[in-house]
Order: sequence, then C-alpha cells, then structure tokens
Amino acid sequence: MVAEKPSLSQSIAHILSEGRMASRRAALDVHEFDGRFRGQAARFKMTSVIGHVYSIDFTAAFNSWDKVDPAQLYDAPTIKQEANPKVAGAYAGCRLPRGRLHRAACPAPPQAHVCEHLQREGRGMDVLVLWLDCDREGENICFEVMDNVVPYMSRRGGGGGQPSVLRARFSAITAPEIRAAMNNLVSPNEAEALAVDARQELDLRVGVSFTRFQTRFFQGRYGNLDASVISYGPCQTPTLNFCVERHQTIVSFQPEPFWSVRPRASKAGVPLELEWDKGRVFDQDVGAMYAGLVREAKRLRVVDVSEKEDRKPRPHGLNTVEMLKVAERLYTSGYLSYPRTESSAYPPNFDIVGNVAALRNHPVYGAYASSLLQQGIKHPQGGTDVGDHPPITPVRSATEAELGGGDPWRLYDFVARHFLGSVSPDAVYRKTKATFEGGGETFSASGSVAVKPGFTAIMPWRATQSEPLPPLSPGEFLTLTEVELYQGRTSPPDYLTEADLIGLMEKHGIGTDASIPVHINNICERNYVSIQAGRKVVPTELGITLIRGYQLIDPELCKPQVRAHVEGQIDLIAKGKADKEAVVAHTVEQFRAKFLFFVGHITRMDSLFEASFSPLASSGKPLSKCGKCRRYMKYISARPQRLYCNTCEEVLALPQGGTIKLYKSLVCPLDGYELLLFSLSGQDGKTFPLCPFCYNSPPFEGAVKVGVEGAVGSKAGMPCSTCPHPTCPHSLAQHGVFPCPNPGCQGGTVVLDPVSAPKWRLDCNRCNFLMYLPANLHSAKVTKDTCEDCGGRLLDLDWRKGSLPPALGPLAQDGSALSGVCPVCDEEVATLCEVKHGHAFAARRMGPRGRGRGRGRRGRGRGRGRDKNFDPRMSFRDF
DNA sequence: GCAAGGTC
Repeated sequence: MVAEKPSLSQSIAHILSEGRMASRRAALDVHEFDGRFRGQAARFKMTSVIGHVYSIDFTAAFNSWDKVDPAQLYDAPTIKQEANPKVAGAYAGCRLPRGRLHRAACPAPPQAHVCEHLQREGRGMDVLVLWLDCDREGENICFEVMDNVVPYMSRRGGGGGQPSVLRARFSAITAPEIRAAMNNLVSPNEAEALAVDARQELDLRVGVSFTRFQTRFFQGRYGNLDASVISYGPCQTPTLNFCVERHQTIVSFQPEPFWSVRPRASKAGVPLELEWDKGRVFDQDVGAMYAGLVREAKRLRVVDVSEKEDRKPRPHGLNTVEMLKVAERLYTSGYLSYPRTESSAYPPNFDIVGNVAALRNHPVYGAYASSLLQQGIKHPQGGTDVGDHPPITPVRSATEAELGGGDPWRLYDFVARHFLGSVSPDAVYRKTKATFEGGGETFSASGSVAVKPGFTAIMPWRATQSEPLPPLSPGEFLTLTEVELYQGRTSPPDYLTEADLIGLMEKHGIGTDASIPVHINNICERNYVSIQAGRKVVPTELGITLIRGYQLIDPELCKPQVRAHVEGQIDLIAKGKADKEAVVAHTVEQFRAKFLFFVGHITRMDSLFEASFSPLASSGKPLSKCGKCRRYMKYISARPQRLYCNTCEEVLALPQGGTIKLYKSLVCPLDGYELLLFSLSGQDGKTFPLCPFCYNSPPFEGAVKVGVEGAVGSKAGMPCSTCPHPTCPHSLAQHGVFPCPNPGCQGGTVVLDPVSAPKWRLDCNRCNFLMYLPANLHSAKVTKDTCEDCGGRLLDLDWRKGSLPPALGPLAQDGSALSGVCPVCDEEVATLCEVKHGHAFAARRMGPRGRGRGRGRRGRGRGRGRDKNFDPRMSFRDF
C-alpha cells in the first residue's frame, strides 16, 4: 500500500492496523502489520512517496542554450527522470552547540531514492493498494508508483497471472473514511493519469522554448534588464498579465467629475443618511436643476417604511491559500487538518459533532462549543466539496501557551473560530428601509438592528454594527435643513492586492491551490512585479514591457484563455473522450505555430524594450581588452554580470555572485583576452583568475561556478596551478564529489574546492578532513580500497601522461612500484601503490626523505585541524 | 539558467 507522504501513510496504517503495528525507519517510513484482506489473513506493508516520483525534461542533447534552437524543442525527445526529493528532517541532527541551526556547516540532506525504495518494498507483494490524493495529479502518481512496484510483485494477486493493483478513494484521514475506502477499492484511472502526462509535456515544450528564446534575444541586446532569465510560462505569464492589465487601467484612467444631490434632514435628533436613487449625474447643470427642485420643496415626505428580517449566513468551510505557511506548521505538529484543499463544504460523512466536541473543554471556545452542541449543530450551506480533502478545521484542542503564542496561535484561533462559526446558526438582523420624496426626487435611508448574533458571537469581526433608523411613518413630513449639490471625481481602481490576484487566478483556473503562491513568487523573483505596501502587486518596467509585447504580437500568449484552452483539451483526455497522443500532437502544433509567429515578430516587442532599456553599447564601464579587436569591452554589472564587446558585438558570460577586476594585466596565451580575477562575495572572499573568452568556450563554458553547494566546480574548468588559465592542459579537468576517506566520518563528502586554486584541496563537509593536492594533477577520486591500519579509504590520483610530477616521472616510466601513504593516518600502503598509465594510489610519496612507516602519524582525519605544527600545504612539497 | 506539478 502506498500513500503520498510519510505522515499520511502513518495515519492510514494506524487506522487499518488498529494498533498492532511495527514501524521501522528507512529513507521513507514503512509500517508493517497483520490484518485481513478480502476475508483472508494478510500481512500489510504501508509506505509512501514524496509527491511525484518522476519529473519530465528534455534529453541531455537538448539542454544546451547555445547549441539548440528553441524551435527544436517542439520535436525534441523528452524523458522522465526520478525526481529525487530530499529526505525530510535531515538537518535535525545538525545543530551548533548553542542549539542554532547552522545550514552552512551541514551536509546536504540525503536523497530519498524513491524508485529503489518502491522496488525493494514491493518485491513479492501480492496486491498493491494506492492511497494517493484523489485528484488528477494523485492518479498520475499512482501510475508512477505502479511502474516501480508491479514488475517486482508476485503474480498471484490478480487473475490471469497478473498482480492485483487497486486504488483507494478517500478524501479524509478518518477511521470511517479509510475503512470505507478499503472496502470499496477501485481500479486506478489511466485516462486521468494520461491527462497529467499531456499537461507536463505541453508545459515543458512551451515554457522552455519561449523562455530560452526571449532570454537569449533580450539579454544579448540590453544592459540594464536586471534579470538573469526572462521566463515565460503558461501560468506565470497570465498571472503577470492580471497585474499589468490593472496597471494599464490605472494609468489610462480619465477622471470624470460627477454631481449628486444630498439633502439633509433628521428625525428625533437623529440625522438621516439619505441616498439619492439616481446616484449621480455627469452634467453639472442637470445636477443643479435637481438640487433646485428638492430645495424648493423644502421638506421630504415619508413614502414608505418597510421592515424585514435579514440574515447574514454563516461562513463556508475554510479553504487554503492565505494561511498556507503557518498552517503547514500546525498541520505537521498535529493541531490542524491538512491545509491544502480547495473544498469549502464538509463531506457528507464528516464528523462535525465529534470535531465540535473535541473543543468542549477548551479554555477559550469551550463554553461556546458546549452550548452549540446543546442547541444543535447547523449543517453548513453551500460551498464546494472538490473531494480532495475536507475544509480546514482544528484536529485537536490547543491553547495559546501550547502553541507558543504569535502567528501560530492567531492562525489556530482563526481556524477554530471559523470552524465553529461555519456550523453555528446564521446571524439575524432586522433591516429597515425608508423611502422619501421631495421635489419629484426619491431618496432612501436604511438601518439595521441585530436580533440574534448567531455565528458572529464566535466571529465578532463578521458582526454588523447596529444602526437603527428613528421611528418613521408613511405620510409624515421631514423638514430639509440643507440640500447640497455634491461634486466628486471618479477615481481609478487600486493595484491588485495579493488576495485579489489569488482570487483572479482561482477564477481563471491558473495554477492549483498548492502552486498559486509559487507562481506569484516566481513573477516577484523574476523581477516582473514588486510587492508594495498593503501587499499590492505592482508590475515593474520589465513586467509591463513584456506583457505589452505579447499584446502587440499575439495577445493570446498572455491571456488566461490559453491555459483554459489547454485545460479543456486535457479534460478530454481525462474523461476518456480523446486520445492523449493525438491531443498532444495537435496542441504542440498549435503552440509551435504561435512560437514561430512570435519569433518572426519579435521586433515589435524589441521596439518596446528599446524605449525602456539601454542597449548594451551604452551600458557598463570599460574592463578587459577583447582578444579579437584589442579594444576595451564593457562590464555590465546588472544581473547577470557579463562583458560586452561593442566592436565585435559579442557577449561574454561571467561567474555570478562576486566581484570582477583585472588580473595583473595578464593576457590569455590562447586567445589574447585580458585575464580577470573573480572574488566570491561573503566572509571567505576567495578568488580565482579566469580568461573571459575561455570561460565561454567549450568544454569550459560557464564552468567555473563557485559557491554552489554540493556541486563545486561541477563542470570542470579549474584554472591550472602554474598559469591562471582555465583551458591550459595542466588544468584539473576531472573532479567531483566523493565520500570522505576518513573512516570516523559519518557520511561526509569531500569536494575538490576550486576557490582554493591554485592549491587544490579536498575538503570534507562533515568532519575536519582537509587535504591539499599536488600541482599538475589531472584528477583525484576516492577508491574503495582501504588502509589496513585505520580503515581510511585510499585516493586514486591521476596525472596525464607527460605531466607527472618530476619525482614520479622516472618511476612511472620504468614501471617500478611506488609507496604511498594513507590519506587519513599517514601509514605507508606500499602494496596498493603503483603507477599505471599515469595513475598512482598515493597521497604522498615516501622514500628519499626517509619518512618511513611509523613516522609522522599525524592523522589527517578528525582533529587534524588542531595540530598547530601541521601545514597541509607541505604535504606535497615532496614532489 | 528554462515550465508546472507534487512534496518537504
């Protein structure tokens, strides 16, 4: 049995096992228990996945932004790769002595390896029961799970020698709901899963092709765009469009004067708020005429007084978006139900009474909950039950002190009050409306008085103020004290608030409850909008220019209707009315045509960019001479930092996140470009030199990336140790991330650290292992061979032919064995040390200087950093 | 470096 997330699997297993359960901690939890399945004794295993098992991407050949024309992405092959989520809680044991979490010093959280986990746990099973969320994405995950489990199951489960695969349909983790689902297992719905596959493929092809094209096009032309990526997406772009459309309404708004008649009268000393039934007129003379008529009448006659009961309906159940963040925390600590739902109606079997009863002894709501139970629960009206989860409710009673006050408590308080309110009686008011006549014009006044507070007793912020009208009877006359002709001006709407934007996205089906905040965050991070006072979403120059560009070229590109169209197509697949392949092929062709049209008419958008942004030629300051024309290039400091040669019209990418200056006026021996020195910002302030041309040339293009956790120098391109040139044949071209050789280290990894260039070093991210490598080394890796003395893992150091260090060269040529030392304990490990094709198992050569066995047991593992006499840079001076 | 969808 497989559920969607670890906590879910635990809850379901608890309910199904009725307490007889053994749990073991793996990368993902597995719960095992005995029970009965379809009348027979059975052993159950319950485990989970962490969201989607796979994610879709293009094959590696299509990942290059330089070599692949984005138009090819409409035909390019796609693959599904394991999504490799991180295991939760991996940081838990990684705290500084003072108890502060210190991420920088922690290893990266381990990956979950969900495929391997499913294959292992599914081995030999007779029946597979899928407990994923009951929506299309959940259905798709079912099939991802089946791909991994079914081939490993026994063939006994289903008929015809096929394993039995069943789907549980449920919307809440309650005992009755889970048992009902278990007793009514169905088949997984392949059509729904295929619909998700179709959406994934379309989103990928369209989003990536447009993003790469427009990023490349505009970044090569303008210097002050302040955006490293100019992205396009079927959700983020319509989201931006909402913000820009509102901006356009605001700036194009023409204020208009209007006039309105405002008579003043009072009864029994109470002034009346009188409203003109014509509202307002847009002609001053007309307004003045009406005001004159009313003024001449001098009094108002009460025409009618009506009284009716008005009800303010109790609220629907609470749904997701605004409180996701804090709610998530309260959910994981077991105070709230699952906070990610679109439902606002409680499902028919939801135990309302039980949930209210759970709050009976609560210090704040206890009395209210008890009286509610006594007078009877009201079933909420309306709302929608999407079927994914019930509305958000408290799960257990909690006090302010238990939650530590602050936002968590305020949210819990809100959820609890909202829940109680939603099952309370409506609020009842008596509303009075009086109409008046004077000079042929009609006016009205209204007032209201609370009769029964209903749910507003527990949700006081929803109560309406009592404002009664004075007693009035039809036929009565009131004297006018004044008749004002009020002049006003129409005013533009305000910018959208985040809440407005979320509402628009929900209304137009842009994104899901879980992804809506992600899209808003995306357009902030891409610098298309900024969030200003009052959580208002205001588009930036870049955001406005982009949308105006789409509006000029093909307005459908930014309209929500495009997403709606895709959704409509995908619905056909989900309902089994259309073939997935046919729908995808057809829709891909539609978007290919749109893409080609966009590319063909990009000058329309470009003319807008010209008006708002500076061309590269007039941006930046001179830095580094071009190797081709020998003229100074321009350094563009706006994101992404790069160099631009005005003469050759060439853009050269630079490493990001630090500062760049000239390096000793040295010139690259290969191409004549002036070398630069890159300094990483931050406390360490490490630096390395680079040639701006080589940095952009294969195989080193964009290679010297620094400061990326777990991937330091991942694509080669480390400058050589003798000349500061990244493509020199001495450079360290092969490297990576390895397990730490220190046997006492608990799962640390060592990386070749390029920021220490030219003194390459291996650095463990967990223990104190630190080791400097000899010059001219081509690659280094940790082998599976271990030192007999300490168990430390030996290193395989590789010099290319002809680049062996002097002391090793002659030995390598005559094939004689070398002695070496264990990198951890310094003990000689002669048997494993030999030179083969320029390889040597060695950390340091022993011999002429007489550092024999037993000497210098300094230990380079844990604690080595405390040895004041040890200079790691000395290790390889022997060479 | 890219989409959107899960999830932590």
